Amino acid sequence: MLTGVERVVLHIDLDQFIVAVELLRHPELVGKPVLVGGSGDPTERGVVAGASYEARAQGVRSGTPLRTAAARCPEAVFLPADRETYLAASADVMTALGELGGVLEVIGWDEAFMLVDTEDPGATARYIQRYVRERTALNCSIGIGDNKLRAKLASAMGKPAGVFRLDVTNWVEVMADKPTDALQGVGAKTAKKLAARGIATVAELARTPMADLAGEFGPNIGPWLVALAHGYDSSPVSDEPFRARSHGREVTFQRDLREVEPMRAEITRLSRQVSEDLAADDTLARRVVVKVRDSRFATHTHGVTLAEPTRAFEPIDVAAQQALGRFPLDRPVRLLGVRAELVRE
DNA sequence: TCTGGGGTCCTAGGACCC
DNA sequence: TCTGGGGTCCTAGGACCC
Repeated sequence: MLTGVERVVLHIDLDQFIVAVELLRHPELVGKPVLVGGSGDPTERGVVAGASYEARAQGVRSGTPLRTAAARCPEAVFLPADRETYLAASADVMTALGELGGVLEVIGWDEAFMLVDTEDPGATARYIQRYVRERTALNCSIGIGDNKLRAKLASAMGKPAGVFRLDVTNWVEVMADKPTDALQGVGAKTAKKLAARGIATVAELARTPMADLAGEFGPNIGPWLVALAHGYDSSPVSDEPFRARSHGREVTFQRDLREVEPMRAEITRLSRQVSEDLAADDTLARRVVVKVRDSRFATHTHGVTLAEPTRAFEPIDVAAQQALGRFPLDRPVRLLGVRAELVRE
């Protein structure tokens, strides 16, 4: 039978990426509950960045506080997060994907979209999985869709190491009864607001008149939520090189800071790191924003626009100290951050 | 459960301009 | 002398994602 060539969007998503990279150098941990995050000490402040499937079975996932993880999964092996190693592994994966010829859009350490023309999307996906495994020893799941939204939802349904297709033909069957936060773009807050209106499932959201949501969610986001529930997404797969809009550094203290002097010293340290990040990215800051989270977890920001764009440490530190001075600092401080907003273009 | 660190995008409200 | 309306920019906050 002649089927012809069709254009599909693939979403390629590495399986338990951070843990998988760690298992390559700790093969003795394969099959065990492994948790990666923070300094690797579960008594410290921090959250799980990567959880093996064995640990997930115990109710621990990415974002779980390390202390909670240790309580739920006492036999887990805790490892410190090692950003540089994951970045290098990610670069290997994306290089391999780039050799395959589709339009490749990298959207994170461990995921990418690829636009391909193929007679057999399933076979193409299987081929990509084998290629990535041979090149990097890492497994991935692949979603096949008729747009990015559907492809991305599909890859999660293929896990682990599988392929799943989600398009206009099976959208309703697959998605209708799922909770609204199964859609990416709908998080906990939005799901709760929708639930308060009696909208719990994707099907219920899909049949909500767009105008009903414009008041609470805004004239753009309200209608967009309804479109999501239909699986609509017109955003293109783009291989334009990624240009960051900001670079920042932040730190959560193991013990809250109460004195201003150590806060000023931390802001200086963070400003220096940001300045180095700007140099590494060959880019300039136009504005510096300081973030303060207090002991009650209330988070606020203040910013200072620079007199002229720069990547030099001194003016960034001066601006950040000035921004810090605008906070009352009347409670112990849990987190400080410095972020540079970059000159566009 | 006591909540990281890296980001992106959207919105509301005020300033400012014509 | 009690004051319109539209456009745009800036700032802080919020929601979301991995």
